[in-house]
Amino acid sequence: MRRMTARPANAHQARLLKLLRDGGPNSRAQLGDQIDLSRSKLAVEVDRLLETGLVVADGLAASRGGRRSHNVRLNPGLRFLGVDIGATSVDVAVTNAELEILGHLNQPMDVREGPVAVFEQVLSMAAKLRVSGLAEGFDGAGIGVPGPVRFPEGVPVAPPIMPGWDGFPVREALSQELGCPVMVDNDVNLMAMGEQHAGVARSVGDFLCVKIGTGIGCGIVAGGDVHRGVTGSAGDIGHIQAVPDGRPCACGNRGCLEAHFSGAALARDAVEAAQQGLTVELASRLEANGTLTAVDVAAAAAAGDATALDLIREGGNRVGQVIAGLVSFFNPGLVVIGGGVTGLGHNLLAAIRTQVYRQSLPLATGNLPIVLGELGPTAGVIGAARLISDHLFSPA
Amino acid sequence: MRRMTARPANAHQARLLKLLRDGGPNSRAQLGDQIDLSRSKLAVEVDRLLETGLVVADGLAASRGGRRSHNVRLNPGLRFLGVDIGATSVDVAVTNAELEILGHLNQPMDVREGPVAVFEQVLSMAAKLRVSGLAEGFDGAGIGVPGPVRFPEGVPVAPPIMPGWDGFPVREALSQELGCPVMVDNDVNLMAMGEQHAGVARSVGDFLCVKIGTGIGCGIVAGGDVHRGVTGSAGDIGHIQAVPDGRPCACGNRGCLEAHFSGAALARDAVEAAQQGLTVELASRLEANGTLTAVDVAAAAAAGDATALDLIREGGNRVGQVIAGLVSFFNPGLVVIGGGVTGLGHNLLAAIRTQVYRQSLPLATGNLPIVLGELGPTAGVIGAARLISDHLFSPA
DNA sequence: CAACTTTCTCCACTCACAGGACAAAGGAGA
DNA sequence: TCTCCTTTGTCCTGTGAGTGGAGAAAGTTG
Repeated sequence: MRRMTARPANAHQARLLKLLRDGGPNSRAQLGDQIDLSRSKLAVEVDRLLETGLVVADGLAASRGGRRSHNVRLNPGLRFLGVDIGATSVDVAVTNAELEILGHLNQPMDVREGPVAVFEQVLSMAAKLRVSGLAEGFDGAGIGVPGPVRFPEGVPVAPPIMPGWDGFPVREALSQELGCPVMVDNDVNLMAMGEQHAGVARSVGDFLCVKIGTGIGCGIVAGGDVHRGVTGSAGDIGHIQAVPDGRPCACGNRGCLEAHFSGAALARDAVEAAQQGLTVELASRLEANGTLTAVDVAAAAAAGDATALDLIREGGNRVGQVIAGLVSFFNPGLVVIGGGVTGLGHNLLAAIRTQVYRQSLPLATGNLPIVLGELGPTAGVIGAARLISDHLFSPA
Repeated sequence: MRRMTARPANAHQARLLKLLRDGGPNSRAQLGDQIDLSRSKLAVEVDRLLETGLVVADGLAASRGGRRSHNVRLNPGLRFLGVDIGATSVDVAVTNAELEILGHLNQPMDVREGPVAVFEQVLSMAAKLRVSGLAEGFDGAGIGVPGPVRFPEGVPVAPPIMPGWDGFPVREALSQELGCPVMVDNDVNLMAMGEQHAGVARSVGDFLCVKIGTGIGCGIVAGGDVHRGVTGSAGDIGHIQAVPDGRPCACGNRGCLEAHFSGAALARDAVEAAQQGLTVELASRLEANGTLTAVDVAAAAAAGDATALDLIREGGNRVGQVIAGLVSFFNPGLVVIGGGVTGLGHNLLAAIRTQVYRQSLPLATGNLPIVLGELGPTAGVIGAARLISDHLFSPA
């Protein structure tokens, strides 16, 4: 199949494409109710979209008491690739133009191996999805990396946990390999966009999305748009001081949030506790696997292990304290907690909520839901697909 | 003089009005260079603006090598009122449509006396400016209050330091009294808008404006627009925890930033130090005036008093620590420090800078100026005038 | 005084868009 | 089955937005 190259010619067409993406197949009449255009003008624009091939006819809809309408929908052959590169694993998914996931792969990987090795793996995963019949090529790809990105160019800048990527032209390189347009963003921002598109943050204009994985980051959505900051490092809350004169952090300071709570810190603390003989539960798991992760801590807590519970609570308190400050500052309408450690579930959430509701002003917390993300590991790839579709569904 | 009631009829006219406001009198030709419109269309819109009276002819400009151009400018008779209500004083100013201050009054006042008493004072100050020949009436007014505001309605909500104002219809009441459109906002947001319009933040799209007066607040500008949060309480950083288990705060928590550093906290600490005999300088001032303010501390520090210097440094460290967190989170392109305590000047700034540059990530601080506000006490009233002019210079 | 520049106005043409008339297609009751 | 009503989609015309060029008006420079 030949790939689509067309782009919307004007703002109306862009609007229509996004309505069809977010609302599925629809008739001209119903589209007219959602857009400020006359029936005649709308028909013209729809016809033009049909000519480009971005949109196709989709049969007759059921009658609503009169003549049946001719539905249109986004070309069902369109394929987006969503890539979410984490610190220790990579997710690759294929979606259709409505951003529904058609296939999804996840593989462990070390981002420190550098862009060349990682891209090799990403491309082979993409190829696997392609030969499985889900796609014959891609119309666009979005990719998230665990560090700051100079957004317009799609280039990582000074990423602490992936030094080899500094300045690597991710967008350009991937675009050449895949032969389609590519957009690059921070993985946390993509998670926020994912939850905004299809998760708990639907229809919320101002929210924070805190991702607790190997590290900690925060996606900021203000007025419906992601706030990236002047150098693309906005949301980098892992190195906010959480404990005065606290633990030394890899960044050179002391007491950083990340040094006290994150997937990595939690695992380290769990091993320590097990070795000190504080917890049989964790000790036996340590003996069995040779190492511990957040998953072990979650399981131990679920089994009633007091030490594991304490670790989670203490961590939640730290994160909650920082989030409380951010809530006072930003006054969001929603806080989403996501990332690898969401397996810690309700215990973590409870600790965070306690801190935020206690420390922030009532006006800011009065009607502030603090919830777990809904999409889990798919948030990132959905956000990636959303990123590229937002780009392609805008006038050229 | 009859007041203007016209508003721009479309986005082009709005754009032109703002160009004339920010750039002063100008010719059609030069306006055409700054706006994406053909000469002919532009001429039509300018003519329509001339008809409304918002814009007037302003004679011939000097030749630029050819025919001399007919300048136009905003009607020089337009008058905006800018009101900045602080915790302990009120500023009222009159500006022209180009937001130049024509007259400015400042009076002490206690905001806790409630809206009725305060408005009486504001109106009498406005009347004083009016009879002095600066204005015969106002075309619009902007007003800042020291607390959260439900922006669309112009109503303060749950303001901690001015409980009597909760729910008072400031916008409606003042609009009735003055007989002109009124917009209401948080005083810190207006300070940010002031510095953005005419101060250090010109041409910066993302910045923070920290106002340290009786309390502490932070104006947030993202993508050129003020971020107010979902309940209008964004930027309320005075109650972020700065010291774990620190001093008790009026809000009920402990260790809030405001409890450790602000105009009020600094004065209290200075009195304490004087009474403990730690500083001759401050003690003699205390004896002379019966009380101490931030101004006394600044003077003592300037005179070389070590205790005063310590107070300033310690306070700057506290604020700096909080700002460091906000910088990591928001990644601004500029941080402006303003408010009553800017008299503390370079000592304060040095302490803040030290903390931010040490604690935030290099990528976020690499090219981040941290400077004092340029406009001093006029920032608020200029911001207020800017607020109402932005409103009136938008299509109705 | 001639040649060149810049500014401003006028006019013709194109395109975007609204809104109404009308045809096509269906439903529901008599 | 027929009639009336509803909904959908198309066609056509009128209006206003906007461009671009021609040319007049007003300067400067040599």
